[in-house]
Amino acid sequence: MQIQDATDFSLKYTLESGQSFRWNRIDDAYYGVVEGRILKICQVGTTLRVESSAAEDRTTFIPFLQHYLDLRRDVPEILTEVNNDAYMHRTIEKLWGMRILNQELWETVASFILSQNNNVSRIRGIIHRLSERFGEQLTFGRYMDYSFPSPEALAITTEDELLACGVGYRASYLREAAEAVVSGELALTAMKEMAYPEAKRELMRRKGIGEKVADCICLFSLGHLAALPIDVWIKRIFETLYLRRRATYHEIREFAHAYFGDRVGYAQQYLFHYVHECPDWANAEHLSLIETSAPAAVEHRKSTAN
DNA sequence: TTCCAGGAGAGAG
DNA sequence: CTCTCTCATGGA
Repeated sequence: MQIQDATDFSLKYTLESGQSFRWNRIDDAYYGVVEGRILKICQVGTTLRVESSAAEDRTTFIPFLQHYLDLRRDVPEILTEVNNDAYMHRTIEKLWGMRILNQELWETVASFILSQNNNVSRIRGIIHRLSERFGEQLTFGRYMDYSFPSPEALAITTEDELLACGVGYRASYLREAAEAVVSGELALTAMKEMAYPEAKRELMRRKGIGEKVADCICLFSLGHLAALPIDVWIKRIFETLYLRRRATYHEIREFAHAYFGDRVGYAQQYLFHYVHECPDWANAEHLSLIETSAPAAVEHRKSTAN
């Protein structure tokens, strides 16, 4: 199946920017597990060639893909809105077409519970082992993978089984979240109807979900573009490039929302992925090499805010 | 060997 | 409210 009009879209940056932990690139194609089937996606220009391990009905599959990849959103308009300074200009130029996925809610909740105090490659390994152990096997040609474990499957595991997958001290967080979904105490379907503040507050009632993980779930699954996950990288970027001093999470949040507006989540994702592609970028010694209009832009925004 | 990673909970002040 | 300590794990 094909999607012909994927304009202003980059499959590579969308799938490699740390939002999803389930995609693998083999040659020029991406293989991943999405909601119980293996997908193979290949981008040539503005055309996406998509194959599925399942029998798909075109009338539902195409809209499903468009939603998952956020293809129907006017991303150029958002990027124009957040293109406030030379730093953002550089990230947008480099990562043009990167979009924020709309991923399945339970998988996103569980994945980002596992993400705390952890790194992307380890998170990917843990999720793979959990899926191998508690998910269902899927095949597509020679490619094999496993569906993400259901809440029911994870709710009845033992701590030792989870530890064997490498989840570490997050084992109880994961299992308790799964139990809460099974019992209905954590109502995922209802959460999809909630506004951002309500959804975030509900998520943060769970042990192991703090403000940052809740924002990741709100942004990467629920489509709340006002969500701003502040991890150590984003904190470093705002302290180094924008505020130019040590700052609390609260100060960064206040500044970023005022500076980038109500779709700050997109700006955040461009900054996050850019600094991973260019690790020296936010270092103080490199800062002098890219001296730009950013501080002036900050002052301008402040002075015109009122 | 120590440090770090898409942090959060618990306790102290 | 902010600071600090701890948590399991593996790669650098």
